[in-house]
Amino acid sequence: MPIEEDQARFLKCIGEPTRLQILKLLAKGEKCVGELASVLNKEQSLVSHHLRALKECNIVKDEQEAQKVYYKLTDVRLAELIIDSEALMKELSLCECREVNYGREENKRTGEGQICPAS
Amino acid sequence: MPIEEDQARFLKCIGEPTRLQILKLLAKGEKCVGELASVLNKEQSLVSHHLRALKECNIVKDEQEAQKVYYKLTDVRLAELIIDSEALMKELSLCECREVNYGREENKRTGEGQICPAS
DNA sequence: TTTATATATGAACTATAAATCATATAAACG
DNA sequence: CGTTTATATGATTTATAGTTCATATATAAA
Repeated sequence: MPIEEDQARFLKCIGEPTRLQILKLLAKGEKCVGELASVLNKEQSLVSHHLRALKECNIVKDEQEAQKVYYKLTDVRLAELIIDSEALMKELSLCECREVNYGREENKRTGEGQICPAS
Repeated sequence: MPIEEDQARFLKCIGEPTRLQILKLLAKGEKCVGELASVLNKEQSLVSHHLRALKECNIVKDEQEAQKVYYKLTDVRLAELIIDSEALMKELSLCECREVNYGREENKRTGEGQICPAS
């Protein structure tokens, strides 16, 4: 079962609350680690770890600029997948399941990485 | 972060190799526990546990018929989501990521639950 | 070249989830 | 009824993943 393992790793990587939050922020445009940590009110270290996980799955890519490192989605369709899955989940009441056992603000730059309109 | 938690739970539930295999089989049509276990060559108990996890997330639903219990997807779009995510993963080479730290055969019955054509 | 700022990393701890095993339940059949 | 067949369940073990903390690296600025 080679394909399912890879696919599962991919879906599992997206399927974590903090990483989903990061991805939704990045869907609005690229952001640096500090911004993400600040917006999410989480430790820089934690955000960095999650970004590494996302990067190792090729879900995000990074670009260093001075001391800062900017992250963005590798593909627009990743944002679409996230949006679609959220819509489907809501419609199917999947949100009621039980435990089993969106540009960079201060500096819009080139607008690169912008996928979803800033709300 | 209420929404991301639910969404993550949903995606995480799909993002497990054996459950993905089960879902792909169910996308071809409903099946009972024994069939799934046999086709996947996994213990009945394990398959049952995974089916429960999927059921608790409203991803599959079950229907008892005599001693057997048949499972099927709750919605066609779940199959589409799985197919789409697989296509995206392949295209983006997401399958190369590293670890971070489809109808019932012997008895087609009503054809209900049939989503993908039997290959 | 010292200091401040931004990010990454690794180890230790904790939490969660998967697999396994034994057994319970439940329907059908002799 | 006792037995077979099909599935579910619970407890235990084992594996994986998330969090935290301390610290390393690296760029920029004083």
